[in-house]
Amino acid sequence: METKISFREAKSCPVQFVLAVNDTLNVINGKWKLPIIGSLLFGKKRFTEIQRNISKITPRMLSKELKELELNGIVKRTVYNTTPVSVEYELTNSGKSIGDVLDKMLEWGLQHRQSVLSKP
Amino acid sequence: METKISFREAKSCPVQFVLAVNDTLNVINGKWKLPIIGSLLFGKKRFTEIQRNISKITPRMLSKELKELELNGIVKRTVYNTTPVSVEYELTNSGKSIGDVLDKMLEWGLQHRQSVLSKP
DNA sequence: TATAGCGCTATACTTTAGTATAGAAACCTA
DNA sequence: TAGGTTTCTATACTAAAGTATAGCGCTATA
Repeated sequence: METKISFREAKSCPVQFVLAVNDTLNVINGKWKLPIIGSLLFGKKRFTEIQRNISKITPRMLSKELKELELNGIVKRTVYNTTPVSVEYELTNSGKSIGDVLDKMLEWGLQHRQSVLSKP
Repeated sequence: METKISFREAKSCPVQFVLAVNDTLNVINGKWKLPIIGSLLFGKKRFTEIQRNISKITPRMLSKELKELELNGIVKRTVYNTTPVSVEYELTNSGKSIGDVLDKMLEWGLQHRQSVLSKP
């Protein structure tokens, strides 16, 4: 079974293209993933720090989203047995590398906003 | 009022960063936007052509998503008064330029999948 | 005259995502 | 011993996204 697909293969096959781009989208989808990743791009953080960083997120959502991000290999969770226990979250290498993708999206977002504003 | 924000400004301000990246995400969010854009990256298409391209999309969804994409300045809709009327959809310049963003996402998606598979 | 294709819209429904609120288990401090 | 901090979990709810199904107005073709 062939699992490794090259960029060129994926780009020329609409199905593979959509699947691979969706992989990326799924990692950052939902209301809170982006703020969480954004917060962790500035360094490792503890649960409550992230919570304070992102006003209005409920602990239920933060916990749920962090779990998903961990499952997807974007975030690494480390428990220290201090008292009370402290937990640190940080981006994996994959997590850090998504920064480049976000930069591209940032760039396009700004550009697109300009082009929409200039011709209404 | 200052509306134009530079890449550097946005990158250094978490709030602006998340906002601008979200602009981009909103354009491609939902289950069907990506397949639709993907389909139009290969050239202009008619309603039924897109529908046939994307198996399982209902006309309700296709119509709704195309409207949103048009509103967001990604897709241009042209009506020809043939009989019966024919309608063509194509990507705007902004729509085409999102291709670069998708390529980045494709690249990361493939890379990430490899890194997840290699260390389970 | 019946059937089929085009480009949709309408209505009703189900599923998924997100919110609100409360509280538990562990320990520390006052 | 009461109250606070940390890192969550449980339950119940609302809102948003998506699906299923039917049909309309038009016209060309059989």
